[in-house]
Amino acid sequence: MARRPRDAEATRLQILDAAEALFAEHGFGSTSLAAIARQSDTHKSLILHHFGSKEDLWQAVKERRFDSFTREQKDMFQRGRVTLDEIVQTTRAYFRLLQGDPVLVQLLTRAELEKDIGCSQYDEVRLSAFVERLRQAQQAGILRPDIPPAHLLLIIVNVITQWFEARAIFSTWSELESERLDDDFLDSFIKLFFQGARVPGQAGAAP
Amino acid sequence: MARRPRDAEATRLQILDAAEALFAEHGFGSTSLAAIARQSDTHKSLILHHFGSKEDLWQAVKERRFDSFTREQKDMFQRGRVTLDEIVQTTRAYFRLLQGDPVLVQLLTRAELEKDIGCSQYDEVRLSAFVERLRQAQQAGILRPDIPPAHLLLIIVNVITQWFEARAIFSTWSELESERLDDDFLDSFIKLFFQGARVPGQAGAAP
DNA sequence: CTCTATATTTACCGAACGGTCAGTAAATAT
DNA sequence: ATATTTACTGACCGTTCGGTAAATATAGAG
Repeated sequence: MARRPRDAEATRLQILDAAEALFAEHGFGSTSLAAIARQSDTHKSLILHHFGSKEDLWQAVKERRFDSFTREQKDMFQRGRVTLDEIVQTTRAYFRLLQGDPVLVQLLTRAELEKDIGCSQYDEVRLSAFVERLRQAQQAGILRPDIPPAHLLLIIVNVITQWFEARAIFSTWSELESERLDDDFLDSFIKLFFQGARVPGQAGAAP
Repeated sequence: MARRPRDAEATRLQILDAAEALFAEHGFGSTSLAAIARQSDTHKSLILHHFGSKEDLWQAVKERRFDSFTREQKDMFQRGRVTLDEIVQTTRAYFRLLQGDPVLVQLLTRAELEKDIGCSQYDEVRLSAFVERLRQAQQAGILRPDIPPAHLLLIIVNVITQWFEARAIFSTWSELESERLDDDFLDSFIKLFFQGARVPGQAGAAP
């Protein structure tokens, strides 16, 4: 059998790519080293040579992805001035980011389920810039000041994250038939987030 | 060694309970029949005798839990009149339900990750009653009519679900230090959902 | 009391698991 | 030219995997 070209970096990448796809799709426990070797067109021993153990490989997969995710998001969250419109645009950008990267969503979910502590540090780093901008928007009188900015952030992030986590499930609902499934929901959420669900001036005690 | 009492139903229950806990905590692939036998104080062969296969056991675990979850929720969503306050109460009740049942949240998440189609049918059944009440609230002029009721529902459910899915992660944030972590967030969300994030009468084009 | 159905137990299976290891070959340093 | 390092290979290890078959015990029906 023809030998692999001797290129450690390329091999590591092939393995990481294959492992990421399989771990995201089937989960850690349901993914075997043999399957990763097959998909990456390498060898089981090569995986262990480069990454030490299956557990360490999983860690490496998460780190690579969350690193780049964190970087992208810090950039995204720091762009623009502090105006209502810019905040809407940032929300849209976050939506687009997850929309275009289903594997990332799966990986995030699996990391959450494992209560991966390292993951929580990433989260604080990547989101703190947005929290800060929301706080500034409150000080500028653009957003209501009586909700902690971290809560505002979490409402945005939670709605969007859960939308893509569970999309496969409610995309079959008859209620939601639409060719703009994602976009319609995003528009609804933005409308609601900034303007609220109540009919203005309507009777009824403020909840 | 003392023999088990010959009680099929009790044995099935013991196995289901143990399997539910382990599957929720570690996932399907990372849970072995041996571990389930150990935790349920039965035998591996008993599991296969009563449930056929590991896959079938996982299915049985999900069905049992989602069945009762669906029933509870249909009740919850049909109670009360159609008023703003009742809708707030229902939202709070849903929050309390997930708050009191971390295993359920984990199980739901894992079912989502597997794109379990059966799970989506449960979802449509359990949530349709709430969608209907939201629609009535719109017709009664209580909620704004220009957002599809299914979207309103999904915003509520997504925020709450994701809050408990990822709680372990952002509960460590310095931003959120609080002894009423859950309750504070719920209050913020309800405020925002019904009143919006914008300062009323503020300049800036509606998004 | 006996028979029967089946819950429970033990023993066992082949396959697949994660991981080790000795050996080969290519690049790099000396 | 030679020594050292290291990417790579394939054979191999002990364990655990999900699942099967047969033996055993027991509750309930006749």
